[in-house]
Amino acid sequence: MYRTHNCGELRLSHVGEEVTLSGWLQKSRDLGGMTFIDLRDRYGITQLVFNMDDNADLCEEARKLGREFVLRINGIVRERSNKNLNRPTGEIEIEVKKLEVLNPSKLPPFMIEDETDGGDDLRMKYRYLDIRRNPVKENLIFRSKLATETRKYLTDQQFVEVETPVLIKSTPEGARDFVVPSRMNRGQFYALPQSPQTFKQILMVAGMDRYFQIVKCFRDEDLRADRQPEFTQIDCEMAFVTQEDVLNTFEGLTRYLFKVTKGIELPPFPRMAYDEAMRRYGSDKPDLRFGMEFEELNELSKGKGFPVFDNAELVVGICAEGQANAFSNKDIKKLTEWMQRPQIGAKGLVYVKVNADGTFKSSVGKFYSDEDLKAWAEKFNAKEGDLLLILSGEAEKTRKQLNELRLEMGRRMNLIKEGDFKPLWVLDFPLLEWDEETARFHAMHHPFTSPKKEDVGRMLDGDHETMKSLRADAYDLVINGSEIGGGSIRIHDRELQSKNFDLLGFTKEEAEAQFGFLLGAFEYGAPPHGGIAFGFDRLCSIMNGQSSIRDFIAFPKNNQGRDMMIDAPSAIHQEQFDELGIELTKELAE
RNA sequence: GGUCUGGUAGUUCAGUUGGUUAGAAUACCUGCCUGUCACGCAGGGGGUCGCGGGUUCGAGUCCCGUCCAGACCGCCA
Repeated sequence: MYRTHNCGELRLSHVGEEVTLSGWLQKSRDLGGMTFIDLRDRYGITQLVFNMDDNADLCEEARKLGREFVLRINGIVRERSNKNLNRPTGEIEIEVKKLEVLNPSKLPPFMIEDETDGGDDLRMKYRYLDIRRNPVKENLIFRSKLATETRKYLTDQQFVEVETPVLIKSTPEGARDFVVPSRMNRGQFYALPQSPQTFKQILMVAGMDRYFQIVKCFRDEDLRADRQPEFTQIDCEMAFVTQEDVLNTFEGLTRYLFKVTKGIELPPFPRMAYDEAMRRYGSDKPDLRFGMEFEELNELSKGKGFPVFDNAELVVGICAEGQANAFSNKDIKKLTEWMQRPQIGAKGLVYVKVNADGTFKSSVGKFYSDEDLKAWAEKFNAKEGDLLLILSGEAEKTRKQLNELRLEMGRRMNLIKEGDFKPLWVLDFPLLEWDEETARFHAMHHPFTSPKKEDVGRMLDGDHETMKSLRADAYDLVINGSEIGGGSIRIHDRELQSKNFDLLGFTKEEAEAQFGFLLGAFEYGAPPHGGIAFGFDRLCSIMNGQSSIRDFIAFPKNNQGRDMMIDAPSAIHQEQFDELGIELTKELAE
């Protein structure tokens, strides 16, 4: 027998019992006459004690053991004379009678401790050692719990988990596909799914009514701290539902998950239209953990002789409370330069400081009187000591830039409290998005998203502004400024779907070639349906206040999409190429 | 495709205007130590300063190139 107990469960009540434990040597403390060893497994740490007086040979043996040796010991649980109340097992120790090295270990390249000294690349290369550390281990356990509770909740709501294929068909819309060559169909390729979108809709036609799947999805795009090439979604679809039904079901799921895993009771989620989110926060995923909402100054700023504002489509700003004195001229200059970096691309930054005596100090003071600036301050409800930061330019771009500034100021002013969760439904997304590069519209969500009922009539007007103004029954769940889920009510009517493909510039033949199977299915009694997908990795990280999803994934990829542990991707053998009928280009073959 | 930051001992980092033999902490090894739990004390080993080129009497330090890692922009229906 390898163990009677684990390393986290022995207490005073076990004193006197003979036990067998197995685990890794976390650390040993050799005091000469006696040696202490911390034995670690997934469940905790238990102290072993060896004494020269009791058994000199065994004690000598214990002194020679190194870090991360795998041990099995047998001994008696004793009450400690010196208790360590920082540890759950700290009131007892094991007086070891038998010691066996199950496996020695090389010295690990970094410390297996909560605060490790290992850098990211080492940790990834030796991920099996990294996962022994509490923070990563706890994250993976959390993830498992979150998946279990998701299944429990959705299953209770009559959802059925159905697996959909991983080898599917490539479609040029959306993200780049990962592509898999077919040996049996030489010259042809599968694609890995970016999401099980079409399959879940077909399951609705098939009468499954409520489907979910915790499923891997693949997108061959550049990575970020919160973006991996393979990631996991909680993917769902429901038949005979309105948008309201979907929102309620998944608000219920989210609140349930927060309650059972974090003990947090979230209030009902507020809702905001896309347009409103853009106007008030310059973002379709506003972080509501702090205010600092946008105020527009077009009427109050134009016609006073300041050409930059006069010529701008939009003059808009935020009010940083109490920051007038915190920002010297030099700080403002630095902040302006930060805004002018190519990543943000603001032309400049106008500030107004509300002085204690009711006067104003501003970079545009020579164009605007104190009277003018007072009117601005009133628009923001600004008090003495507040700092207004104002941008101008083309409306869409300027809002985006001010969003970056708002988030930066929120961070600098420490307005974001740890453990604070602010969910938000963003509704009424645009149906279409103009793509400058290809000079055509593409679906903002995906091509099966239903336009809002009241907009269906306008769908074929054709002019640019009308197309832009079309709204969809599409929704995102945002928590703390991070998109954690998105979905829509789908088009279930063949006619409307064709119309939508027309808008997106698909010819009948293209639509048929790519999505013929779905369109065909829709001709056999497709029920009204809609759904949503949650980014599971991201949900894990947000719920734990972490910005990177990598430590919630057992074996993540690095920035370049490489798995540093197994060293993938890698070259393949010539025989494999031959079987597949594939050849590398000259440059790559060298 | 682009911007920025970094690469020095096993590890995390410091290293000033270019100037003797490149340091600290920690880990590791040896010895001492009977109540430690960040054990303590004494001693010791450990470096192609990412790689290549250049400037210079002299380069960890400056310049060019390149590789690697991370964050971000583009991209992610």
